Amino acid sequence: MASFRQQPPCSLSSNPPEPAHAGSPMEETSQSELLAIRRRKLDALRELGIDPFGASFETTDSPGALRSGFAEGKKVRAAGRVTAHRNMGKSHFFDISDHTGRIQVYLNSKEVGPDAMRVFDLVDIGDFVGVEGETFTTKTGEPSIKASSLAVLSKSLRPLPDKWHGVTDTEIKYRQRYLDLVANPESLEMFHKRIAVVREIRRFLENRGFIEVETPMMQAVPGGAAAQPFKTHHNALGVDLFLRIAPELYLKRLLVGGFTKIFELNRNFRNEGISRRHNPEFTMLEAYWAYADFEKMAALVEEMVCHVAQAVCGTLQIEHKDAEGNTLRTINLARPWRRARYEDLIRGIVPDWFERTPEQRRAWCAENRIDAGHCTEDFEVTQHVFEKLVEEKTMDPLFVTHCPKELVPLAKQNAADPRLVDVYELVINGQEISPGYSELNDPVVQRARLEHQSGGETHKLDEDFLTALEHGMPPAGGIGIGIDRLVMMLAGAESIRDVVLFPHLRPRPAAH
RNA sequence: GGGUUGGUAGCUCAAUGGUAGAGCAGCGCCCUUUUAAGGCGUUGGUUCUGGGUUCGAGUCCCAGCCAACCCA
Repeated sequence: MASFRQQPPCSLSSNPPEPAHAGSPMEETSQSELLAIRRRKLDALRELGIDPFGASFETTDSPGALRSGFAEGKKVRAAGRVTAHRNMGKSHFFDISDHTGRIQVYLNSKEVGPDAMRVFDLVDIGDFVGVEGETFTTKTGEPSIKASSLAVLSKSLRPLPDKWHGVTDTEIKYRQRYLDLVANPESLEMFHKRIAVVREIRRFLENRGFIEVETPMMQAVPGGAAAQPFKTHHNALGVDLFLRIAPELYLKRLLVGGFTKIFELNRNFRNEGISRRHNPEFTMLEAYWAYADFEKMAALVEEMVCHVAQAVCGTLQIEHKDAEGNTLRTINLARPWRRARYEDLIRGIVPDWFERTPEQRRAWCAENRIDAGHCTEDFEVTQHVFEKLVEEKTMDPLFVTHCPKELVPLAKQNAADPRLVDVYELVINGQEISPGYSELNDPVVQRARLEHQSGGETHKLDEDFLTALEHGMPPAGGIGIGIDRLVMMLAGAESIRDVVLFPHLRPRPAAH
């Protein structure tokens, strides 16, 4: 854009002194030269007596609000990043943007005068500016602000990515998310959706009398799930601590302490693989409801997800589209959600599965190209078949009930069938989104299960938790919901990295 | 951890083993209602890194780094 030129040395001759290097040739625009040009403009602004990293600026409206609730002839003040510039000679149009959207600013060199134009000539795409002026609509119908004054609020020393193509390089998208947010509106929209999901979950639970609590993220004994923890160290205490893999055991202590409806919505950490569906830190909702059971929790989750979908997406029919806009799948969240017993779902694949011997089951897997080689126990073979042939193919919500107790060792045993536990596993979008339990509150059974799970390593036993249970925990329903996966489902993201602002990547030495 | 694909200008992308290009951004000029503004001109490269093959490598081979996807 021709107007974003450096101060021409001759035109400034009667004005404040030029920057020492303002007249240097600019025939190069490699990265270093692009940076040098902007630094020269920075110096030139200072020569004009302007602080390029200005002070506070009172605004009346955000760019997005000005545009969506546009009113003609209003005196306004707005600030934002310059994201586009169209120069018509003496008329300049530029957009200022923030997370709320963009608004066009019209600047006429005759009207604002030569001093303001000298400043404006030093403004680049990427700079933060504040404008004051009156709203009007242009010939082409664009809501605009006719600027009467312009303030440089922050000079950008690096060029923004291409405004039309945005950023496609995943390294930049994920490592420099701020550029993704500035350059790719669909990314910004994705995170607005995520923010709305989290907000609506809190609103829903609080409206039903649940209280949000905060429990330790650093734990001496990482419990509540089966996963590898991250290890850290407390210097003053001289003890190793672990980042939590789940808040469960602390939330249950709060049930012991008399809370009846609580939730925690925050990060868990698992020191395991990174993939399309796994980030080492992920956001989890856990909620506990005293005197309830897993059936009540299932109803709660069903209501909650529908509330969130309606509030965030405006519909219960969630469409997932590919890059070309073709619909990949539609997820129907309309209630009531399907419920099915675990064994019935397996029988739906292989009718006589449970009549077969373990060897015959493995043989079936081999014949049907289900790789069960890593499974050591027979129930794991069954579970693998479940994951591959039921879970991954289930798009609409499905509550899987009556799961075998081997799969969920911390849940309460079913009263009618001791092989089963009172839990549900909610599957949507081919992924397990949420488990719900009738929580185990028998301290003797709990101790036996935890001892078995720890494999005799007593340091992995959370004795303090067991002591708490011995003081008495009310029967309760509990749920967990993987928020990242829920957002993926609602927003149609194919990778968890697209719904986590700063996903973990392999650290890379800074390139600059 | 294994396999596949990719890494070229600030960004988005080209380039049979034979002089590394385009659009946008940048820089210079023209233009008083544009919106991917337009017109004319112009700059910009350690082709991810390190080896090798070749008269000659962005391109072929080997190793490494990073990423995406698939598998475990």
